[in-house]
Order: sequence, then structure tokens, then C-alpha cells
Amino acid sequence: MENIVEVKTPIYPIRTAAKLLGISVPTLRMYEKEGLIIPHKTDGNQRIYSEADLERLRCIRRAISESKISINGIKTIYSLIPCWEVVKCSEGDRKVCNAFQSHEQPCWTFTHPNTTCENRDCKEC
Amino acid sequence: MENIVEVKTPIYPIRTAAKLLGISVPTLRMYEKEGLIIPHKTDGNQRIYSEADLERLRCIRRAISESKISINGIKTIYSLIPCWEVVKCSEGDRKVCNAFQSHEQPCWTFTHPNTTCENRDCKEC
DNA sequence: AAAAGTTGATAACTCTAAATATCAACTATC
DNA sequence: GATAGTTGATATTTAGAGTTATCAACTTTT
Repeated sequence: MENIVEVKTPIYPIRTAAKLLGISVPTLRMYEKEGLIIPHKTDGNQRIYSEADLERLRCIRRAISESKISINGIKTIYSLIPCWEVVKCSEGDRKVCNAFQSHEQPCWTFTHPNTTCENRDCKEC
Repeated sequence: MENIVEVKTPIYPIRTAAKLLGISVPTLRMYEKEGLIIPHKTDGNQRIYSEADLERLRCIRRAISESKISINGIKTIYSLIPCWEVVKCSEGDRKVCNAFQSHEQPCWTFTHPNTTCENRDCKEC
């Protein structure tokens, strides 16, 4: 448990994260714009990445550079994850869930007003 | 039932299929090489496409041109389809199934020796 | 058996997705 | 308050995926 808390703690500013990943800052911001990652932000609206974020980004990087999967492909793959099976949300929740039927975007890019998922955090590699 | 048989009947030679899809013959052959489609072949090893093949290819075409999903992305998406849930194959079958664990290629690009799937035909859009 | 269409393989081309560079305005740090 | 780093937005570059062209050998059709 200790461990899980630690890897999720936001510590790296964008420049450091970029350096650790071997990519540029604009690229990192672009991944966020595409909805592939959602880092923590400071009160002043600056991004801070956790160790878990970096791991997720390494996974994305591998998909792009090695597996030759396009960003839209990754988005679609993420959107195929049936998060409702993981979360076991209610029938009622599903009816108002925007993510339940789309395959264009990962579930976490949608808003989940008034559902079990409101503050959840999904992922997969 | 009649209908299903009809759409699966191979009728179009490659040139016709290419024209109907608005793409070139080499492209069509490339999709096959990538494992996205497996058309019927004549005794003389020439491809013949069914109406169902064309529909599948239109789906692939949309994924590439409109959704901007790379071919490797499509392959991965196809490989994520849990065919074993559709087919309800046995535990024994799964143990010898090459497709059961990989996410690099669609299940139908693997050989299925001595399993329920031996002569099956999967798809999704 | 001649004409039209096919095969697989290789080489060449064309786009455009992905990455980067650059900017003025803002935030953090010392 | 000055230096370093950030933000979002736009413009530019580039690497290579996707497509097409071309080939001699083969198949189909008439």
C-alpha cells in the first residue's frame, strides 16, 4: 500500500519528465491534449508527473515507436477497455455514462457526473 | 440464412474488388499480408472476395482514412477481441491455442490445430 | 494459343502523423 | 525583482507508414 501511494505521488515537473522519457516537452503536452495521460497540476496550473504517470507514458511510447500504433489507435484501444466491468457500476450509472457507448476516446476523457466513477483513475498497458 | 450464405460467397476477383473499394490492387494484397483479411482462393491461387469481405475492408478503410488508426493499431484491436468468449472453447483448447495470449496479431492469423476454432471465421467492426 | 488478368516481390512515391521549434504571457524559485 | 521554468497556441520540420508502380512468371478465359 505504501508503495502504491508512492508511485502515484506527483513529483516531476514537465521538463524532468520529458528528459526521463527522452522526448520533448511539447510532445508530452500533446499526449495530454490527446487524452492519453492526465497528470496532476499545481495551483498555478503547472503539470507534475508521478512515477506511475511515467510508467504509463513509457507504455504509450512503446506502442508508438515499437508497435507502430498511431495515437488514434491507442485512444481506440483504451476506449475498448470495459471499465464498467472493472468498476461494477450500476445499471443506473451506465444510463447516464457518456463513456459507455463511445469507442472514440478512453473512458476517462469523458465527464462522469453523479456516478460511481466520478473520481476514478483507470489504466492498462 | 440464405442471405448469410450469399454475402459470404466469393465472387469478385481482386481487380474488381479494388475498384469497388477505390483502392489499388497492391494495397488490397498488402492488407492480406498484414493479416487484416483472408479472402477465398481458387485452385490456381487467385483471390476471390465475397460481399462480406468487401464490407470488412470498408471497415478497415474507414479505420485508416477517417479514424487515423494505423494498420498495427487495427491488428492490435482485432487481437483484443476475446474470441474464446464468443466461441466458448474448452479449457483444453485454450491451453494449446496460440492466439489465447498474444496481442500482436488477430486470432485468425494463428493456426488452431486440433481445437474448436480450426475452421472458424471471426470478425468485428 | 492469344489476350487479359493474376501472382509475389521489389522499388519508388506521397502524404501526413508525430515531433519539434518558437512565441508572449504567466508561475515558481532564489 | 531577477532568473529559470512553465503555459497554451501556432508554425515548421521530418521520418516512415501507406500507397502505388513495375516486373517476369503464372492462371484464366475466349
